[in-house]
Amino acid sequence: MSQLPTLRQLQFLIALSEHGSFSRAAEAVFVTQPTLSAAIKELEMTLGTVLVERGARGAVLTHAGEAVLERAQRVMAEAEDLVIAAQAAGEPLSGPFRLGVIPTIAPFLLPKVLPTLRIKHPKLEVFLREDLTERLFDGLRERRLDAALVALPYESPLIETKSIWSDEFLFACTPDHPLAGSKTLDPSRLENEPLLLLEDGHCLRDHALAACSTGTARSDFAATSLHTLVHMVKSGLGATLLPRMAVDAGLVDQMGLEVMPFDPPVAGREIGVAWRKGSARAEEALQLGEAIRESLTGSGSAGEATG
Amino acid sequence: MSQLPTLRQLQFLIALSEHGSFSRAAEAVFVTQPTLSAAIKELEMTLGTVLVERGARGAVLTHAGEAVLERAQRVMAEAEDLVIAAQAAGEPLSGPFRLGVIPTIAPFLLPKVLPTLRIKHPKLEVFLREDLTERLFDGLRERRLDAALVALPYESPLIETKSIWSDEFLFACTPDHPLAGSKTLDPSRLENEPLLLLEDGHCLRDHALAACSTGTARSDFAATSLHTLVHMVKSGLGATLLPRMAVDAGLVDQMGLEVMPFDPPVAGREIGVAWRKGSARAEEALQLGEAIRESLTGSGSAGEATG
DNA sequence: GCGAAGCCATAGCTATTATCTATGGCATCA
DNA sequence: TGATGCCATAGATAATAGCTATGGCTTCGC
Repeated sequence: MSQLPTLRQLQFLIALSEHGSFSRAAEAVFVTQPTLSAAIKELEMTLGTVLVERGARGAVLTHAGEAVLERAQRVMAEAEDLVIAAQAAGEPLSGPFRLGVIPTIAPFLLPKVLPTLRIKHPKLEVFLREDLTERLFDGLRERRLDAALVALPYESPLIETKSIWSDEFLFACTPDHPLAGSKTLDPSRLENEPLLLLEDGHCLRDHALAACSTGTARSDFAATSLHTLVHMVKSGLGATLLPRMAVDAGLVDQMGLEVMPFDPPVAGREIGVAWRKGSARAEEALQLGEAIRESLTGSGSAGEATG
Repeated sequence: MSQLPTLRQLQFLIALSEHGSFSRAAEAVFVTQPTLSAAIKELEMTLGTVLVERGARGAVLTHAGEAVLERAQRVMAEAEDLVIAAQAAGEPLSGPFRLGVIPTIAPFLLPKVLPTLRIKHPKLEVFLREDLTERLFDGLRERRLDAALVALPYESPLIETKSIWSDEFLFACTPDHPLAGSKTLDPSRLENEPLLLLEDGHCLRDHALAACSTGTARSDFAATSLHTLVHMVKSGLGATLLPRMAVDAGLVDQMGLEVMPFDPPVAGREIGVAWRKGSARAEEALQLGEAIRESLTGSGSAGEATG
């Protein structure tokens, strides 16, 4: 087998391509120009190909250089992943962990979960980012996030998910609403009932609509958050569906609204954890999901994971 | 950023996992046991994790070790690919090249193409493997092949293809066949005509059936090669479709068979080149396809690529 | 039990090589 | 036509990858 290049050499090549000059690239990787020069030469030697065109005004990669660069970047990324995976495997749920959460989960789940997490995994440093599912998934794919808490199902390429919690939908309306007063509610009674929902982009909107296929969304009003949504309900603009998690967290306390569950089979959404396929922290993402489930069960809320 | 491990260290770890003992692994990579021992220790140091459980009867990877191993293998494979890609980019179409060809193409295309290829790319060493499409694609995926010549369309995961040639189908029958004697043939006249075809697994069988949707395959007889197929036609067992490439190569010479083209739009199959997605020699596979197309055009045969 | 054998770790030395400083040649540009 | 900026080369040095020799620790077989 032919001799392999060094990760160091690949790193140098990447720096060279980024800075377009031996001297500046050398500076960027904290070595002197002759060092980088020699390393690139050595790399060209082991590969048997000229990778760089040296000119008086800097260096440009040859065609072969571009081809090697592309793969070098992959190799380096994989190697860095390996380091992260090793640390994660050696001591799971420790160190910085970038977690994305959708806005219809974050304000209700996190206050309950983070304190427990802090106690159980004191070395874990959770960096939170709140955003819509698709943007969180972009973050996972681009390695800006390690995991995300989202509502399932939500298919997306290169993303893997695992459900950790079932979040039941509750019907919320003003006391003078025709459906007010009942203990439980049959979804069919929502027929032609105009529902207030979150604005487009929030997956809760779609899941709520899917949960009661008979209901229709009011197209003239949409809320930007669950908090504004309940205020709109209170002002008499219509009824809505709320996740039990939000209600349990006190979303409608002292609002004077009627809140009632649906008849079984209960409609709802799955809350799950998501990670990039092949991520170095995939295992940790699963463990985090498990930890969150446990912390929810421990504090005695409703819900049960399915898969 | 944390320090990266060395490719050498990863190679040692892989050897260690394969041999289950420091001493034997060291032997396998041609270093002494203390060298490998120190390297693994250094690797554990940079990763901050114990990767190996040392016992009196050998060494076993820890959980973290297994996780790292998996990624180490990926990194090494990528690095080796980089070397190959560099050589390929530096001097395309040179060195050993493992080419798969399906049986209905190989005997007719290769005698025409290989001599030209040898002249145009004298440093290229083509290693041929003849097999059915699916097995060739397996070979591509498992990196046992660099490219394959197959009939398209043929979808398969992780495989990319490019058409290089159109191979028209011709109708072949005995002189006493009802359809014998015509200059060209309308496909609809094959209705209820029992056709002799290759046995299952040959894509030519499927493509021929697709080409004349009206014809039906004789289910009691199937041939194992185009040569036996024409002999079966000659013995009066039925008519068949043959690729023009095979006819041009003399498949039915001195057989006393009638061979006629179809009316336009002419039915046929696309011959193309296939390679593994992301292969280090993807570019060369394309160039090889181009070279084959040129060599076919140069020798003045029929056909034209579409894309 | 008690050597023998096998395994890994350590110590000390050596060869290699990665890197540095100093310098030279060669373009480009004011 | 210097001045400037760029890369290559030379020589010295520090870092390290590798080797030999050896020791401690199990695990067998007797």
